[in-house]
Amino acid sequence: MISNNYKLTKTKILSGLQCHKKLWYDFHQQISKDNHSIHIGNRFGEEVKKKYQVGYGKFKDFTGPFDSTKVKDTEEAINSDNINVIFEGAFIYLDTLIRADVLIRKKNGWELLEAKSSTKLKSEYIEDIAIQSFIVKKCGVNLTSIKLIHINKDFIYEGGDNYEDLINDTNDITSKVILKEKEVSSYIKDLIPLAVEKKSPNISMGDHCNNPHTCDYQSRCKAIEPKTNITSYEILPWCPKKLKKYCLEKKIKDLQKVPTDLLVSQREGYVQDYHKIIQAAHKCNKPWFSPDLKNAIKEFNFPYYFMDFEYVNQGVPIIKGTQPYYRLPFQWSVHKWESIDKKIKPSDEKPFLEFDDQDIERRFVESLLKAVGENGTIFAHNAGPVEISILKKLKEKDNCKHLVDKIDKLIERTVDTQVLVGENFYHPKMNGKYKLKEIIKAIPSDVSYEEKDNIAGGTEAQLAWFILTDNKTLKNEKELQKKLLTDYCAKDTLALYYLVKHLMDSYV
DNA sequence: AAGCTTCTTAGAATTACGAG
DNA sequence: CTCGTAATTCTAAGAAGCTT
Repeated sequence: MISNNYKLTKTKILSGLQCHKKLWYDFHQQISKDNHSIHIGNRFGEEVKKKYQVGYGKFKDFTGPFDSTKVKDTEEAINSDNINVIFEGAFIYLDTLIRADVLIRKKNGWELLEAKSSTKLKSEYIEDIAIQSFIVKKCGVNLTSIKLIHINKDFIYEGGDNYEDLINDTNDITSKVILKEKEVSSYIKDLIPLAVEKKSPNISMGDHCNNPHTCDYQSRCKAIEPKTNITSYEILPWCPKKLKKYCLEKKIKDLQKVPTDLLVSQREGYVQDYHKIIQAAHKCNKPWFSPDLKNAIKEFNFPYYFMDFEYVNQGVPIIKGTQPYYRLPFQWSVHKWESIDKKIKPSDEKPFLEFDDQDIERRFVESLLKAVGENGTIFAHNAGPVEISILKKLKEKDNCKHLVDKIDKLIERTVDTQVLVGENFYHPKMNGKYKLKEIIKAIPSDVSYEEKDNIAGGTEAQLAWFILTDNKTLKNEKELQKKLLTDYCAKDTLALYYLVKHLMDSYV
């Protein structure tokens, strides 16, 4: 018996398993944000489809928005005697719709394959796939095996659209999934009532907000959280689990109520006892400067350069010689501060912004080297994991080998301002965060990240790259995205200037 | 989505020690 | 000397939190 009506989907069930309130919002006031992982997934999905379109016989592709004919057509394909592969087949059971990425006909039944654009099996996938297999089976399909398809991290793109080795489809998870299938019907029974529930469930924020997926409704939940004047111990960066446990047991929320001698966490890039310093700064509501800051500043040499990269994790690499999730730099911005009495200005070299030139990495470094000249301190925020590690990877590239010495010199001149701040500065307005966007809120500047319709962070810069390398994107949209990227990256380097200037001014 | 780095934790390996 | 148990130390894998 086939039904064409449904209330739930697999995605909605997963929402509900994470948080009932999230699902309630999905039902009643849904927002769906575009993000770069969706683009990675889509591009990987394309390659998966290409792979199974050859060598298996006839296939049917039901890709596209759901409509009621798809359930019937899927069933026909299953019952046919000549269709061997089905993409995006639709199945409904217990008011729940699922779409199966790939179904392959086997001797006595079908194999279900689910494509994920990660590089390995993750525990949450089992639940995800169990929902599908449960429903597919209940629709009368004999599923004989279940596999996960994921990205092979070691794949190197050699050009010519050859992605054969990108796809890893050797991960058989049949038995793991079967164990979970039993629970699916109770998930559905629990979650369906939320579709007609008038009021949103009363659930306060917590770890579930970002686990396993970042929830897009957090601003709504935050708005109705009870307001307090106290600063929670939870703002402490790298707050140790032990401390969390202790505070939970003692019912402590206020950072000031945490015994100071328990704040013992140490971390590279942060001053000794930085948790104690944070606590003290919030207690007296005053910024903290280390006594060593003066010496640190003495090490800097004019001209100062402020440097920022944007990179993209491609997922499916499109540049020859690159790997999945390899950090492909596609933009830099540099501001130059000649000397203390001069004004800050953009680098003489035009900022770099390219997307899919096969020689993008060489062009990126060559122009960057010109922009930062030979002398002077280069500042970059969180430079270690981003700018410096990207430059180190570039050194290994054939088309950049001739620049190795110059890249090394650049790296030597680079100062990580996140470490500089971590070791020397804290302001209560930073609220326990050391990212540039938080620090800038605490110091005088005319940089604001709060403007509407802007690129607000690195993930959105990555999204822009995907939009710009998508051949379906219209020209106007491309121009807009380029402008947004240019503004965003320059904003970061300018913010960097205000940060360094503030640290210097505090000692004049 | 990944990388990076530390912190946590489960399990293995080692040690200690009394009993047979 | 071996065995069983318990306590301790070591190690490796995973999680957490921060970045793009």
